Amino acid sequence: MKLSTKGKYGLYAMYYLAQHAGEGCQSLRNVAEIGVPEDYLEQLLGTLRRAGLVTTVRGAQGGYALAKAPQEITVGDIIDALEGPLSISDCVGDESRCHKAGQCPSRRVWEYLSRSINGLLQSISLQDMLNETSFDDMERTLTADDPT
Amino acid sequence: MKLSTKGKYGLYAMYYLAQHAGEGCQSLRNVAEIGVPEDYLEQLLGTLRRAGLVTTVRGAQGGYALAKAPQEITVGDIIDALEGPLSISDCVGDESRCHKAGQCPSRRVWEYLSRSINGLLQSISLQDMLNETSFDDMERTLTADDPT
DNA sequence: GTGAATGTTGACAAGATTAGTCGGGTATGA
DNA sequence: TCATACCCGACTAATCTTGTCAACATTCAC
Repeated sequence: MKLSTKGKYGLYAMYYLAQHAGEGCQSLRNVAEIGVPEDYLEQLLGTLRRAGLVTTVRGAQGGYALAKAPQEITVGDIIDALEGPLSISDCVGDESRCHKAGQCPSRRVWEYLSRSINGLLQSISLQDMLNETSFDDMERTLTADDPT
Repeated sequence: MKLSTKGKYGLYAMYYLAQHAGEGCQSLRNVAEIGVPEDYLEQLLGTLRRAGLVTTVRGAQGGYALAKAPQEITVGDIIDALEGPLSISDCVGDESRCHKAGQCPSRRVWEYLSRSINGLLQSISLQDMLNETSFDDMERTLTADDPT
């Protein structure tokens, strides 16, 4: 169970744009400084544009910029756009795939996990990543739940 | 971001064994009633055996059984065994892969997510799946956090 | 002891997915 | 009009998934 590089690179790119928000748009070449092949990054940014997360300006001096404020874009938005919606198991969200949907306890596990993980992803915004202290807060709530 | 069928089938199989705990061991053919090809299931049960989650008896009247009580086996144990440890990004857990480990905010996101998801997976035991009411409790804590 | 039932192991392979690469567009500013 | 950029679809090598298969080892019933 792992994330592909799409989600990872996409978050790097969006964080880069968040850091340079207010400086006008950034060319693909600039964004690629994060260490991602330009040709590949172009695909990812295209997907993010179609998902409404970045805006683009074509032509000379063109480039990419965040479509919304950093606090309005979450890690979940980015992962969703690039990797498709989190789908632990096909049967979640598509009842027809499960012949005994009502009684299947595994299904309830998948549903619970999907909702929990989506909630986690949606709870972290780009702004949180810019504010380092947000992480310390998250760590505290996490370790408070789990006394080990 | 999805689970492969290994984790899904593995959980089905372990749940089947939990339901039949106390009835002696179950042959591969019996377990395959959950709807998984026998030859493939055999591989998965072999992996679960090497992970110490099931015990086997060879020969005629042999079969598979849980190695521990249902409350001592978690969904996380099963997923870990079959899909390898949750690895959101390579750089989590292997500092050498990240050239700027200390300052990377994405890394902090991955670490936070990994720990949270692992905690979730470890919090659900096979016994919880047998007790239907456990799910209602989980739903309550989940919806309490998220008022939508 | 023999044979049937059952678990064990490793090799193999078709298909899907990932992670890019490439080549040609199209829009814009100087 | 030309250089700079973004846009888009096709292509590919490598890897992973999802099995299938064949040969073998162990045990029980007779």
